[in-house]
Amino acid sequence: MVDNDIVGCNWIELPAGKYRIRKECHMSLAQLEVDISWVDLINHPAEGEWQKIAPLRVLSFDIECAGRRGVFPEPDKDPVIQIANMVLRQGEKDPFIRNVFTLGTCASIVGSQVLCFEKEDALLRAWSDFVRIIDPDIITGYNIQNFDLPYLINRAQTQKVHSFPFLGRMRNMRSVIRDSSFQSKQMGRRENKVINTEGRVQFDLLQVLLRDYKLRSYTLNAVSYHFLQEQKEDVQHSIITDLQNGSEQTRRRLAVYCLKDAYLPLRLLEKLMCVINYMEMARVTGVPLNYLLLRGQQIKVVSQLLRQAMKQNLVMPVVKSEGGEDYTGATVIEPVKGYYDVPIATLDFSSLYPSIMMAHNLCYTTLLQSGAVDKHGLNPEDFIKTPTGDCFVKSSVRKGLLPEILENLLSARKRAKAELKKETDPFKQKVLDGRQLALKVSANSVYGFTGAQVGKLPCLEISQSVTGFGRQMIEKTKQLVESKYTLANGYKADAKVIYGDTDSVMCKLGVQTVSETMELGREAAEWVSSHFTPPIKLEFEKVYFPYLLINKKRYAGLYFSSSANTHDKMDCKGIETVRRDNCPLVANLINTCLQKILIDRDPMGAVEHAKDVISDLLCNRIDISQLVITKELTRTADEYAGKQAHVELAERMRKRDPGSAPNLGDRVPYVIIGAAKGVAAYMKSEDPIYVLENNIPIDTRYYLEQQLAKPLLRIFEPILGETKAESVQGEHTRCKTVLTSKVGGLMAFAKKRSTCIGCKATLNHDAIAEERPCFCLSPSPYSLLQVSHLGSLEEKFSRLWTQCQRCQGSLHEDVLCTR
DNA sequence: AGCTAGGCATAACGCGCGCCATTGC
DNA sequence: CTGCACGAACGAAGCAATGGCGCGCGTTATGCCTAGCT
Repeated sequence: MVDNDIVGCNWIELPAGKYRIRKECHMSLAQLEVDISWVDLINHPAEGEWQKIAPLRVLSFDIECAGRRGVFPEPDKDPVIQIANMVLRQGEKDPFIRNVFTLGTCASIVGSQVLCFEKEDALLRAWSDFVRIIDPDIITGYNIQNFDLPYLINRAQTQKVHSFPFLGRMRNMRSVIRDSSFQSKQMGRRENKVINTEGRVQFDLLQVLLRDYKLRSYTLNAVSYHFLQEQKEDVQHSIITDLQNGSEQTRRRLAVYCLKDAYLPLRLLEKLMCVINYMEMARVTGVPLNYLLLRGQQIKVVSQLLRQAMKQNLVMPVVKSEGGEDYTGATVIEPVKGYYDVPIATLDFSSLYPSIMMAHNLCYTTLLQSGAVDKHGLNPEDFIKTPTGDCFVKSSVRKGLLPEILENLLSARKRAKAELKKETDPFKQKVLDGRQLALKVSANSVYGFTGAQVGKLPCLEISQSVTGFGRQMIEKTKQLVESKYTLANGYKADAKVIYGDTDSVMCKLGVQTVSETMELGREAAEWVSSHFTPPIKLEFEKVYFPYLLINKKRYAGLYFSSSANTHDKMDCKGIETVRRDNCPLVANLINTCLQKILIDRDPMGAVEHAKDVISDLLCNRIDISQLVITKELTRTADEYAGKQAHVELAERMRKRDPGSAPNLGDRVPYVIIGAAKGVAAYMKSEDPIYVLENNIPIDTRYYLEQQLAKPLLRIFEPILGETKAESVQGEHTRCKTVLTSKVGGLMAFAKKRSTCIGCKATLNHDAIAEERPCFCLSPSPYSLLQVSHLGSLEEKFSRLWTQCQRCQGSLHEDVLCTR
């Protein structure tokens, strides 16, 4: 063992020789044996070319049970009717799926199967046999990890199907259910069930979506609508028994329903290119595929660090991690708020933190401990001092591991980008794009890893120095731009940095057209870059025109990048349109208003539209789905310090029905219902379904005053001016008082309000006797009177609608019309 | 005896603080 | 070899910032009672 003289406190060099792995490591390696074979296949293709591996077999399955969701039926009762259905995809036949899985594989639907047995134990036996026979590489479905698989294993246990829980590829390795809890700042706390299926990667689509996409709702229905613009039909568990006990036809219908639930995850997997992107990530970071769904960011960096350390014959030290105080992060330049009707250039440091670490050779192995300078008699030109006062040797003395990792990642990213440019096949383009994105993410999380104080190898000297350099650089950039681009230096106007966050500055350069701004922006970026150590580089990225700057981390603007003539998109950051904790009504309204203001340049039109929407709201013409607010349940009820609407509702729902209540980590949807004045908001939250079923009135005043008013004011004020914006508010208020008094008057007479199914307008009871109580085109408003039958009618309607949907051919399954 | 002002209690309101969810980079 | 009890270890990217909301606290408004004055 050689003491590492200059640097790297705990890093030791390993003399050549063979080493035995400690027993416990060996154990875990044995468990990972099959995963490692995956790594070999996926992670180490020959340089620069795609490796051909065997076609992947992907199994998607879903079960339906008549029991209440999540509640296991009593074991001694007659078997619940279950259908386990699966869709298997493999082979190379169907062009529809041809392009799904790359890396030399393609797949297609070759068979689908619905298992339907009289006896539950026979069903379970057949299912597990089926899995073993078709031998899938990847098992997918929706929430299979926490519901379907555990449910099946538990049922098998109850039904004494002893051959069942061997779902992996290792003989005699029993699949068991383990509870695990995963906590990270990124994802919050999640409680999961883990079932070992050695050699088969469980690729639960729900988990993928939770990690990669920020959605308002994660039900399969919402997700498939979001990505495929296609609804799935829900089968009420209450009617499953009837369908199963009915005729051939009804059973077939049930089977088709269920089959679709197995298809959807597959189609989503394909559309979102999950497998490809995850394989790219696994390749780049060198971790098994299933780690990407089961573990956090740290393991990826550790894996890369170990790879790099191995090359230099180093082993990684074990350090005790203890929580310390937070360190200072990045600077956000104080925004000069307002509406800018001139082009605003945005200059960005590309990969700021990775490039800082590379430029200054920041690494565990280059950090100089206090006193090391004297001890080793280093010359001042051998090391640098960071803004936080820490010292690191230059790469001429020793090159750090982290810069090397980052260099690999970024150069690989550059290669991927170059290949992307050469590639003509749009599908391969997407693959390469996924690859370069994965590399970027990996590069960024290296910095985060050094700052993770509850981690494997925290090193605040590095992370603090990185953010310190970053702070200096953004200040310097601002200063440079504002000092060069002035009237005095012969430019058209004094440039002004109006905003900046971490690695970007927004500059008002004073030129009037987008193309001039682009030109000047490019020049400025190049000039500023020359003041910094390579590979640090400031890049011109885009022009915003016009630009609405509301606050720190909150702005909107038209985004010009590819062309100076047409905008690429409307970019909204931090505003209600992109936030998930308000209702869609607010998001849509703000979005439309912004479009009218920024694209159509019609602020008064925006105001008119806002007024229309508000009057719709107050007249109850807004669909309830537009008023649903969702918030995540991030901890258990007793861990919350204060009272909150979604937490209180979750508790109330638990008392009502423990099976359907939201769990830890779920997003709780709710609406605010009417109540006496002065009642706190957390008392007024209610489950939207419950509201619909019981026809409970919505608190429209709350939605106007607490949801719409402030965001609207925020976007209108900078454009219309304070007084004008307030006058808009004034008109709204007048409008509101008139209308609410009307509604209030009605409510004094009737506690339950009737609403027209067609137009959702509130109906006066006297008016129902008239010929046309409301102004919609609904043919039979009198059906209102049969409120008690409404539920069954709606059910019939939804069934009919489903049939129609089928006849339209919007489903890929064969048409099932019982006419 | 009736009216009024003052004092006290309570409701109402505004404000600052901390918690929480969420986003930006 | 299996089952059980016990203990150790495992493992979790970062900070900056906004805005909504509950809650406590202080101030103000209101209402009621009573004493004093006419």
